[in-house]
Amino acid sequence: MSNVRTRFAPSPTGYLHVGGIRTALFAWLLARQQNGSFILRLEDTDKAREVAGSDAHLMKSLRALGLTYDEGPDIGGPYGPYRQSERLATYQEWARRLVESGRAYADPYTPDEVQEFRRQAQHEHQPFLYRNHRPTQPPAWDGTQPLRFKADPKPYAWHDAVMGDLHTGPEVIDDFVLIKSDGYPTYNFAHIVDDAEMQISHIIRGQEFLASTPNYLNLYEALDLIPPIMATMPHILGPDGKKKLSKRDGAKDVLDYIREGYLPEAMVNFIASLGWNDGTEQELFTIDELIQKFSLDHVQRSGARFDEQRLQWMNGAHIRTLSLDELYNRAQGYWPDEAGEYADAYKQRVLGLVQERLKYFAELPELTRFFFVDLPVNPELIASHKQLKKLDTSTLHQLLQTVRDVLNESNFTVPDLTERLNTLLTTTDQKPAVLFSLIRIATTQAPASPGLADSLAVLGKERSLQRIDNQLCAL
RNA sequence: GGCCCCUUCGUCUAGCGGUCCAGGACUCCGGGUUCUCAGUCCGGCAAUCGCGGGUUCGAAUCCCGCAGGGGUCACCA
Repeated sequence: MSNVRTRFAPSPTGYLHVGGIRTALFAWLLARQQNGSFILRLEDTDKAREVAGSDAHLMKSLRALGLTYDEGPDIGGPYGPYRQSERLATYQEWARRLVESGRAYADPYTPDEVQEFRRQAQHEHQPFLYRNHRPTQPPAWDGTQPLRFKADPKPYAWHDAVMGDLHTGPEVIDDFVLIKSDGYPTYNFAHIVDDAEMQISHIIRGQEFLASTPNYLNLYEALDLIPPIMATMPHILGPDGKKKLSKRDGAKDVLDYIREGYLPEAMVNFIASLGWNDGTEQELFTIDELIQKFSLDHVQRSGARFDEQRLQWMNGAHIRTLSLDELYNRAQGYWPDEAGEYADAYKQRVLGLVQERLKYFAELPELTRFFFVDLPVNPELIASHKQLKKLDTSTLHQLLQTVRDVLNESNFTVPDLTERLNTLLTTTDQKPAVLFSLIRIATTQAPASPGLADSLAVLGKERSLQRIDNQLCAL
């Protein structure tokens, strides 16, 4: 075990989308690579915004992607509890220390009064700074007022593992709230206390916290703490490429992707590739490769747009690397209803035929339904076929009857079928586009299917001939 | 408005002073794979590296301005 300890610290206010999960992923990769620990901490200090059940949903999402944590609310650990609402006494104690050292004071204003200060600042096109209104004789803190940090404004220069060297002037330092009037700590205070108590070595978080980092540095000083390594991730942008990806604008729950049959390793590969690369031309990575090759200093500083098309491609590519057994296991639950009765061996053969064209498992029913159920003859398939529609019915009938007679002699193995189909091409003097299309339509009644000989072999002789007979009757 | 961050093909990106009139991938377009859809293989379109100045023999790469985009300025995280 190294002393690398990273954490993912979401607030339970809803589901996790691709943007949120990436912060978790990078923290997880770093911990795994350095043989460290990855901690899940729930930041549930805002009762108003909390969404019931979202804590469980969050944990489920992490597990679904394989981002297992070593310490967390549901599994405990040496620095628990890992739910901030259960750590109130700790924050009180640290707050008390700041009060005693004169670095925290009770906020005497009403919310309306503070709001008025803010409006005034906005009116003057100035940034709002509470410390401009810092009371000279604040009342004793009795817990009913917000407790504010007494900041020590000064310039800061610090290093960010992703963004590089950063610096700001004293004008950004302010007296922010440590403890709210309801007794809960703010994020600004709680995360610093917890990261210290939990021995966190690297803070990996989104860009929205960049502006408040100098304030955190000021608080670290007041608490006599050494700040962890900071790594600021750029935002993932929505499809429009402007705003950061957000639930409001329809960002999908990562669990929805899993439900649609995206592979966890493909999701992880894709999410990692938004803003990270290993400096080579490699695009596809296994989880182990990501753990091995990940590095914060190869993380992009600019935002990346979420492109679902690329995700589909990547998922398909991962699907194609799976062994048939493995693929079969993963595809459980995605079969069309009609497949229920069929034997594993049959379904596995079907799966083998569609493996190279699957993009995600939810496509399985439309791709394979005809292997399990006899679809009604669809005249549209011939009527809309560019070659077949030119032929008259009796020609088609005659052609298909010939096919039926020949296939009746076949043992329906792929080599034998291939051989006979090829011979039919010459004996009927038809182009593949005509002959094979006709057979394919007759035997599948589907607009698309895997290769003809393969499909026929899997369907079997009896069923194939029966379907040809059905087509003959309909002609 | 103040402060901060960002800026290479439509998109994800490689690039860290010369090997780049910029490479890969997705998408798109053509062709092969004796039918379809997909996959796969081959080929193609596509960024004068946001703009303008410098530094240098030489800049996508360093410096300075400018512009555009984003973030932040909550008793939300």
